[in-house]
Amino acid sequence: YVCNVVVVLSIVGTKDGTGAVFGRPEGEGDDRLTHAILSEAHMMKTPTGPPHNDDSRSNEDSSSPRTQCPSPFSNKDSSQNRRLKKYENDDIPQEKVARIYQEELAKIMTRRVEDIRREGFPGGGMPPHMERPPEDIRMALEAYHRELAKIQPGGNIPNLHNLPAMPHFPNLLALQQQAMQQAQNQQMNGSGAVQDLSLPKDKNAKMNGMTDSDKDRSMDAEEAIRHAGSAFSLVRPKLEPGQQSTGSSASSPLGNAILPPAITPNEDFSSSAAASPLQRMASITNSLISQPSNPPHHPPVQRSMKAVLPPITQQQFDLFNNLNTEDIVRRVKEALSQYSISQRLFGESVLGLSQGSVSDLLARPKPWHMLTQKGREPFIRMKMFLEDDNAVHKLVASQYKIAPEKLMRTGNYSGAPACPPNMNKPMPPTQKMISDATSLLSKMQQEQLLGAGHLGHLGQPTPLLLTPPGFPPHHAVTLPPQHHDNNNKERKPPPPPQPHHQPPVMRNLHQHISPSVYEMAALTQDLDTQTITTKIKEALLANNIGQKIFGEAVLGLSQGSVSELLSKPKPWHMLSIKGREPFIRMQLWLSDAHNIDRLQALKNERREASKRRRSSGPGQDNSSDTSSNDTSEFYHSSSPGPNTGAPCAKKQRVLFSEEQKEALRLAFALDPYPNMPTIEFLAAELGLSSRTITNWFHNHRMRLKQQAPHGLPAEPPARDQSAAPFDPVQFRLLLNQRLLELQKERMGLAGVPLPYPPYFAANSNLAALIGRGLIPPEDQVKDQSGGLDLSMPLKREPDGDDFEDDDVESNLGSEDSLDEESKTEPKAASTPAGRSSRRKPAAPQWVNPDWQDEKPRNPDEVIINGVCVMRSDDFRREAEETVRVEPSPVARETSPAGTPGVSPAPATPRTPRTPHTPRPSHTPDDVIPEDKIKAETDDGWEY
DNA sequence: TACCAGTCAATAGT
DNA sequence: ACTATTGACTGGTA
Repeated sequence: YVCNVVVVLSIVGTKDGTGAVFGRPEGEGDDRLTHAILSEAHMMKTPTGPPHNDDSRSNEDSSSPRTQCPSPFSNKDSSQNRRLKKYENDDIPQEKVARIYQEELAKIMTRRVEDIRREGFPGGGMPPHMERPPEDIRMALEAYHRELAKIQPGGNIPNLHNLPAMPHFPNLLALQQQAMQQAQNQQMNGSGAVQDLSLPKDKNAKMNGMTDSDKDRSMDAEEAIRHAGSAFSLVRPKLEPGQQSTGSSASSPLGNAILPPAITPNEDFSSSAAASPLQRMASITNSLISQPSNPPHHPPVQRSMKAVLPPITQQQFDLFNNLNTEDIVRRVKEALSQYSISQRLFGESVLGLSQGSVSDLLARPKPWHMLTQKGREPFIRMKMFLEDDNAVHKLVASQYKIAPEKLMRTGNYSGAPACPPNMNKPMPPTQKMISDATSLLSKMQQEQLLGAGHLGHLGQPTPLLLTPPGFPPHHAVTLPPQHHDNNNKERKPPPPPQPHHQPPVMRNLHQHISPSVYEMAALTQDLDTQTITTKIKEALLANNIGQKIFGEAVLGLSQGSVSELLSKPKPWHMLSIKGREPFIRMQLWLSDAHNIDRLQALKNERREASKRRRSSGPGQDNSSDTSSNDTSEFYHSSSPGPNTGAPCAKKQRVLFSEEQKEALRLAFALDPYPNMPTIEFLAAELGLSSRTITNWFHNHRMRLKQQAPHGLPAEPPARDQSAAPFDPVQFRLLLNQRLLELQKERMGLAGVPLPYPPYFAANSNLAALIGRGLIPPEDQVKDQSGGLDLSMPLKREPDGDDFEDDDVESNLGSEDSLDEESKTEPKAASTPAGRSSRRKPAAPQWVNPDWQDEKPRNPDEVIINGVCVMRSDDFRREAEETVRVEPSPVARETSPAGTPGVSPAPATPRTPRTPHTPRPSHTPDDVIPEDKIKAETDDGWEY
């Protein structure tokens, strides 16, 4: 079994490159500036240790308006402030500043190279490569990067390619790398000039500097593993020693364990893919994991960006004198899609073009003969990219912040025959290894884990184990890493009162974390997500393990996310690589013999921790706890700044009233893709912000789509061009109707007359008025919320089969109104009159094995999103009649001014939105299986 | 700029 | 103490 999995493929790591010289003018920089920069670099050092991993990040953030919540206690602040001060240099022209930075950087790099050369690093004992540049240098580099980013977000600086505002500084990094490589690499071939995929991103720089070297340095297999995470650990949030004790840390131990072979329960995983993907995956894994110190660095190539990318040589042009651009593009798209490589990364790294250009190129490749010499370049580069087997790996590596070197080191394994465990490798004996590929995977994970588990204080995993009832412990993989734990720690506690959603740090971490998992996700052809989640659920249930702990320890996700994942797993092919990760982790977890034990242990640990805390007294333990307090602290804290406190306080979620929801649903039915005016209208009408409305629509579309897989509901929020533009009047009418309905239902069901049917009366009244065109909507009474009186909170009935959300859809498509009507009525009929049926009670959706079979439905068969079956005609008619009365503001935009009464909406041409294919390429997302469509037709609604 | 995917995290419900 | 729901975000694409 294992053998199958094992990979024999070896990925050859050498990339060639020309050691281009990136020489930059020694330029004389402005001393003042230089000083400032360097000194800042020093300051960057955090008191506690290495620079925050998120340093650069926060930095970038600083440029954005977000720094509202100055957390008094976050150490970040200080640095941030410092940075801000930096702007003192504003008086200097940006270009100049940029140039200075670059020059300084170049100088440093050059020096570095020279040093290296001088010292010579024949590859003696220590890996010569990657010598960590002195801290100073590293910091200086960081500072440069940072500053450059600030200065030229737009990339107006001549020599530099556009720097994405964020963390990428490919060019600089490339430079940096180049310098090093130059020194180190002896082998280079001048060919591959073009692609330089290795450019790491900002963070990588750090990693390269430290991580890698660290790793290499220690390098004995074990060490490697232990520190393996190094790369990752660096990135990891630093925990204060004290904090660790908090239960969470426990997770780390979970990480390492190796299991017996057998990777997957599903054939897919192993067998089917045996040939390519898996093998490749394994090889990648191998390369990722094992690598001891060899510097195998790929060639020095390194050109980084556009400006830096070396022009294509005549030879190359000659070589490719007639490329099939279409084909190239197709293949490139496949590759990008399969590995989830962003266009931006690809463009900047490989083509030297911006994301937009890449998009354009990939979407509409011109035929070769139509291209100019210059226009052909990108295609040549793409061609070369395609021909370079390592290119993808490098890109992936950089994408996930894996030091490219790691990916590159492959040769080693090549020879290893499959079955026989590559044990010979420098594998870490640490654990009993199973065998080859599998083990490799596990190792990787361990690596990650360990790394993650900062210090693995909890190192020792837990022994005993009960195999979860439902499944056999076969599969040999290791527990998926759980670095997130750390994250959690970080995030929950008090640290950063960053008002934002997620502390940037976390996000970054995420990214750095699981290369192998990503690889697997990218290379795995198919995985039965449903089966996996089912097993997981069984296991958790049987062992009384909560989603929260599982999510944090195993998946690195929050409880809510886990809940969604488990209850509504999307089919594999619908998932992007990122979205697949959790499933891979689950799969790995399932194959971990000690999975449950570990969690159980963790659980106990946490329990005790909290107990301890509690008993220890409210005194100061404070924060550590997973929740609460932040808020309370706030209130109590005498923090003077009223503003300070408020913003940071837990943000309160907007809660829609039943009426508002109903209104939104209705609006959605009328038009799932409302335009701005409509959104604004709704916002005003419902007393919500536009942003909120937008979010709701988006969430609703996505969520509807999610349930689609089960065969019934959800219609694809396909954009229907023919649909009538959103008509406020109609909306109001329908809404009133709907609310009335609800009212009745409620009363009927409950048998409890509402004491005051406020909106009822009010609205119906309104409706009547509006209907008659007596009152311009604007004049209508608006409650505080600003629009229809929807404020009255209705309690929703707990009725069993209630139909929630999506029920409202129906067709209001104007043009086809007639047809629709006929269609709709015959509910079950073949017509896809988009009605959503009441959602089945709560059929465990995750159990629908059918998804895989679903077929994309013909795009043309768009379901019209109408509002129920209501004789739309009648209403429409009414609406039409009243159109003239339309509220001017909204109406103007929404309806063709000239043709008020014309029902069939002369439809404002709506931007056709081509269903775009989700990352995982093969799956067009807006597609819905036919059967589902039909199913939907029926519904109990009647308007 | 508008939209999609994935998530988080506050809430609601058991 | 959990799980489910859901408004809001971040990052990526066309």
